[in-house]
Amino acid sequence: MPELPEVETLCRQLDATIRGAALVAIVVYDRKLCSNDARIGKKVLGARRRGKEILIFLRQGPILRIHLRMSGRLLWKNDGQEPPHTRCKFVFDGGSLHFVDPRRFGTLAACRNLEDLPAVPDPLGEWMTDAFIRTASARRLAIKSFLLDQNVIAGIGNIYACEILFQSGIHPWRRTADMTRGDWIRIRGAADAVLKKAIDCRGTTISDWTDLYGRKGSFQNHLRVYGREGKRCRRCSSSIAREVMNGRGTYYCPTCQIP
DNA sequence: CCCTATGTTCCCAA
DNA sequence: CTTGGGAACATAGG
Repeated sequence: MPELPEVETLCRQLDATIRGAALVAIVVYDRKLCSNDARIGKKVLGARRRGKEILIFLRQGPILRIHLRMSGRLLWKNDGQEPPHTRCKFVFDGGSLHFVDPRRFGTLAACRNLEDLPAVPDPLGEWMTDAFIRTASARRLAIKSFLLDQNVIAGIGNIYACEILFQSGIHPWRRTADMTRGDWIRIRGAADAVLKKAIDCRGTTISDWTDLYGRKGSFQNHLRVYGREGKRCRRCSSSIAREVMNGRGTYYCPTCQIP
């Protein structure tokens, strides 16, 4: 169930693996994903992340857009094996990229130009501008809901929102209108640190997420609050709380994170 | 049977 | 218009 660090990991590995290769065909097993097989015959220029979306650029061809949603994974295979729940595969001249997705929420789309896609700030870019703080402070929803809004800042999901807020010392239910400038700066620093560390760890494997080559990530060993309800806070020994916000499990330390 | 799940979108009510 | 709640999508696991 990938967020920014997992998608970034896949894109880096994908870029290293398929850049320069020819995409020969797309074989579709799940008609819900896409209706027809396709013969492509285009060379891959590269793969990049945009928010939580994976973009594959083809020379003189469309940009392929893959969104993994909840249970999607990408696996590189060159041993002819077909993993269970494969919805489609991208056949290259040196192997196949399998889109595996048990819950079938993932999507595959295509577009002509990068400019066709909405431009949304990325947490690893220069997003925390004065203009951003002014706009954000004019709103009054919970800071966690705000960080999860992909139209505002693209790539942060439920795990990393919880972790970033813990690292910032800010309560998930704090209203954006009540954030100080210092709070925003701490959010920026925490987002940078947490997301980069998670990328170094090749993501978080809680149940079955793996990278392009089937290896687990290791950021689960660094989680401070997510999934730790009732356990001791590693900073102050308080019991980590879990409450529901917008239908998502929300973990925080009632002592370290002030409302 | 119950509940939960790293995502997104839509409908509805306050 | 904004915000939040709930359901939907479809499946697996505890």
